[in-house]
Amino acid sequence: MLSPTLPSDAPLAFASHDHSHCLGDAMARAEAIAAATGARLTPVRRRALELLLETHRAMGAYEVLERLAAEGYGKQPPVAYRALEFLVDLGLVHRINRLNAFAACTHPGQNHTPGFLICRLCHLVAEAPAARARAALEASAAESGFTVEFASFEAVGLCPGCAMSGAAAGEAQA
Amino acid sequence: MLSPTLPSDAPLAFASHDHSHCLGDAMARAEAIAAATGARLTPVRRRALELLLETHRAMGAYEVLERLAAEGYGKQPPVAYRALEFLVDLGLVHRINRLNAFAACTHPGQNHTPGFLICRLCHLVAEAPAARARAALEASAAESGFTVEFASFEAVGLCPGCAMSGAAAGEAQA
DNA sequence: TTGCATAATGTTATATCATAACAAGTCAAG
DNA sequence: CTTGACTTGTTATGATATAACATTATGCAA
Repeated sequence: MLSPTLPSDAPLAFASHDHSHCLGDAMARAEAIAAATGARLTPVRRRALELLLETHRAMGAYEVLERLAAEGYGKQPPVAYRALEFLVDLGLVHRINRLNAFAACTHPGQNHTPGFLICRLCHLVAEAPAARARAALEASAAESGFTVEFASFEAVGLCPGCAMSGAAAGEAQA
Repeated sequence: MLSPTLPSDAPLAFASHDHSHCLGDAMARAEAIAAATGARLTPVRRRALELLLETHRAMGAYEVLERLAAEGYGKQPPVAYRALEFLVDLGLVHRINRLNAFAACTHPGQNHTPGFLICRLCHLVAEAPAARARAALEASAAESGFTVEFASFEAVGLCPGCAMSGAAAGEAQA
């Protein structure tokens, strides 16, 4: 479980935490989810997930591909795109449209509506609960008769760490 | 002004309206905004905006380029990307990340936080007010110390028209 | 009016992101 | 052990986006 000082759905990325635990935990949950749905978490797919879990950043498909290729897997784009698509379908990875990139889900299994908080300085990406934002958007949409089936929430700004050093450094851009 | 039966910030795209008026109105506001900021709404830029205003859909940069090139403007990608960037910077056009495409702003000048409602059948894009959604996301972000500077809200679903015909047609996909 | 500085437009070339189509290997069910 | 579904790999191409530079237009000061 998470640190008792944080709510269970708080964004992990910006908080200090036992990352090896966080990683192992996520892998375990991934295994469980894959098993439950009958999907096969093969070596490439597992490795792609591990790569994304190693950082709390978003990685481009070609960045993932490079790492996979270096470890002996296929060297062509579909190798990465297919693994990522599989993981996204299973809800283990999210696609960050704004970045054309992918980030491991930090709350897999939990039925969540993620909002992504993207730090423009350190490029860390955290997931914040966005259920309220979704409800608000749905209400707004409903007023014009629109039915929301899928919604994405992406914010760019400063994480706590960079806000502090940024203030100190006179707000330099990345 | 808009039809008196709609709130002034209601999504236009899905409502029947006098589109030539809507277009002329938007162009007039664009002129005003450009003049006010000292920015030059040159022929290519103006034409690019008109093209986007002609539909309530999002257009890819290359689609815009094709139209511009056909009218005697430059034939290379930067021509379209630059005009679009200019319009985005002025707040006259929004970029829809999910679609890698651009849509004319239907409420230029108004200081708004737009949420985009993208119909997956007819591809119409409407802007819904998303101030509440933004407030909710900001609150959620603040809990982890993250400062939101820019937020995007994009929803995919069914517009009123397609919801009706879709229901009749047994929910066929686009 | 001329001449300068700035901004806008256009070009070529290249970078980056993504998928179609097909061949070959894997694996569990019958 | 064979069949059928799936997975992995390939080649080739498509789609989106930007860097770098030449040329032309514009606004403004002298």
